[in-house]
Amino acid sequence: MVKSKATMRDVAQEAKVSATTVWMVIHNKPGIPDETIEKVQAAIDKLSYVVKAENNVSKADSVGLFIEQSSIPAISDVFYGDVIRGFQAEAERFGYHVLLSTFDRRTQNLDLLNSGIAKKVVGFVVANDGDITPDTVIQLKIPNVPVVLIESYVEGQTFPCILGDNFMAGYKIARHVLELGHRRIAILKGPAKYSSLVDRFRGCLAAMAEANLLTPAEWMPEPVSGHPLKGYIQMKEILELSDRPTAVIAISDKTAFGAMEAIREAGLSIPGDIAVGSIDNTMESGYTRPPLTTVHIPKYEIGVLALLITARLSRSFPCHDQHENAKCQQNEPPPQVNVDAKGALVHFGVRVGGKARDGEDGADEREHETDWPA
Amino acid sequence: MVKSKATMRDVAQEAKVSATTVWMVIHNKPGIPDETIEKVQAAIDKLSYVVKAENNVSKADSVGLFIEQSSIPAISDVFYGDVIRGFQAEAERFGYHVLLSTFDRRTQNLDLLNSGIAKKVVGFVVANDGDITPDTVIQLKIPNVPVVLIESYVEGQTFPCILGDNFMAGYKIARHVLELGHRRIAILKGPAKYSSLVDRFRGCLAAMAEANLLTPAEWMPEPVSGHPLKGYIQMKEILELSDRPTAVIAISDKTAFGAMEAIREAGLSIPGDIAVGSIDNTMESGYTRPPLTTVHIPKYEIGVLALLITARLSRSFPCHDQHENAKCQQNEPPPQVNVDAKGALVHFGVRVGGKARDGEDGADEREHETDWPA
DNA sequence: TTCAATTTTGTTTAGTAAACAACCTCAACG
DNA sequence: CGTTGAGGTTGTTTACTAAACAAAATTGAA
Repeated sequence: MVKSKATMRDVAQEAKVSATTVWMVIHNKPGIPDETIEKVQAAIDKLSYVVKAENNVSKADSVGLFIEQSSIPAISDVFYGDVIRGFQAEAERFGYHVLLSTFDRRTQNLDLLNSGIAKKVVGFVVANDGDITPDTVIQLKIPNVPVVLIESYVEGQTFPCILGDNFMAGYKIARHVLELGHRRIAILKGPAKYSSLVDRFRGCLAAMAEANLLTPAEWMPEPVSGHPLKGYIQMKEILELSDRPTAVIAISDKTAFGAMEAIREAGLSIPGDIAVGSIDNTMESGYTRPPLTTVHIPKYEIGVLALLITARLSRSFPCHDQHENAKCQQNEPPPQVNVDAKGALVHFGVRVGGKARDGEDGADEREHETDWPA
Repeated sequence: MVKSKATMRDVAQEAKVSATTVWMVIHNKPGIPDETIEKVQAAIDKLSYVVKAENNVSKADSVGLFIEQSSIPAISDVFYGDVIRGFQAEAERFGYHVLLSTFDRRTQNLDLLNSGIAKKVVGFVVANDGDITPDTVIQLKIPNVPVVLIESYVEGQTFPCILGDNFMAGYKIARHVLELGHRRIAILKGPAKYSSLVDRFRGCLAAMAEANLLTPAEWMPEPVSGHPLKGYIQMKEILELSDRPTAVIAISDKTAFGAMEAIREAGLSIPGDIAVGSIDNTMESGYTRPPLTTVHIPKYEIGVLALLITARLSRSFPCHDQHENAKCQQNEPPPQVNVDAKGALVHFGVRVGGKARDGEDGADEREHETDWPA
């Protein structure tokens, strides 16, 4: 009698264990000695039992990660690429799935995600480029599902958010440029809607003020809106002035790339005529000529923390004590994790990514290894 | 035959369950139906079995929390009191014990803690007052035991640290004072060794710079070292000037209290003659006359995060997936959690604790409820 | 009186039986 | 011809345990 297909119980019988044990082996549950595992594996092979297609994939909890459309391809984007890597790695550690989803302002596709699978989603993370408005974010508020922001905060609102220490980053790069002896320093700001870029700018101002310098307005040109290479335009503006700075601080690596383009185009040398410093320490910044001096923002770690905090705020957060944990997930209206955590930002430290020799804008000591393990 | 004392196995027999089950009932382990629990309880009562004294207390992992001697009584200290509350509450959630320990520079009692119980300690948190030097902190580095700093960071070193968003706090209070119309603003700095106070000061500078103001040096007096009421002394210095400011920003609530004392002593009114603003939003700040306008630092949440991050970095961190978790704790040299997490700071957002009416330094809307649940 | 052997007591590991739930099957019924 | 529902598979979870283990208490011989 040839049974069409072996079942879990057949395997159990063959291996002389219970069906439960077979199930546990298949699902890599702990508490099974290698010996037993081998026995079961052998039985599975012998009966050529095929594990049922993993419909259980959808069993794990998920965290939603929203990225605004404009920043796609975000996965390859220099900044969010690292963030997403960290986020995903940490999610795996927790056994969460990451539902990466782009957000389109026009179609307001938030609802889709919400209604469709929200039951399984234990938290949302919004990687904001500044274009996701407070109103949009507020829409996401679902009872008991925390919403965490990355690299942005909403004034007056009370979302937990994870950010680099942008203020300090701005301070550091300005300080670095000042220590090279520069006094005539321009700053290329970013659009006001990106709170992180505004903070960086303020950090620069603080360092300047500490050195008793007030930068004239024409050395801090406003960014043109909608243009993809803002840094280039802003730098051109500055180069047209009769009174030129000897150094320029770009608010992001991308801005710096544009600015360097403009400087080179004007036939000036970097850093001989105009030195350039910026913030981000993206991969690319190591490959410009000369390598860009840039303050490191720990993007990977931002991703890790974003998940960690989201998990902490979610009701399914694993506590140490199994008992407590069980309680969290079941009876009590669980330790009311607060969706409204008031203005909790999470920052990371900053460091100057490249050690520039005096008057030279070289960048070595760049570190791209992650600080936190996968 | 009267046995002198009932044992767990006797109870098991009486209740017609296994010893394991009795043990689980006693230790509140999950997965036992009420019915069985009652049965066991009845048996325990009947045989008047007494549960062995909880020597298992010391079984749980611990996290060390170091506070510098000078800040004791830290438990009642306005700032660290809240931090410790949050820390302790979160530790409980995780099933950790908190080993609160004061640190005495003279006796270097770190070693005591290290050798004594280090095996059970899964992490150290140092609530730094600025007097714990980098060297001291470096001593704490034990392989695989993470060290996390609270409200301080070590330049050039790579400890993870949890801080309030001091830069932003400074910016906010300065901004607030500026928006009240003040232009002649003094700033009472803190000692340079407290990195958090330095950051607050820089935040103030940024706001001033944005308003195109450079504060003269005599309005930013250095703090006298070693004096318990620095704010009072600094304010006196300013009041002796012929050219007085119309507002003063104190770097901490404590500084503000001293300053207010000095102002009152000079027969001037607050905020009529000189307005006062500060940072911390400690409990006391609500009870001065007039109530102090002060920027909230989420102290409780800092404590919570400090524990959370410490736990995350420790090898005993509970992962979601039981299997992964088991792995973490046993075989593999676990996911090398990085003691050297490079310059990871964790900041919290800030908000102005009191909404001052124009020209008035009243403070309402003060919120002392914790944002995160216990 | 000391120290190794033994027992007693509490704790952990590695399982299982039985209940459960989700899906499938197939026959009976409108 | 579709639908419905009883009964059977199959995978999953709950509630529980035997046996091994460890730590402390006890014994007992040197």
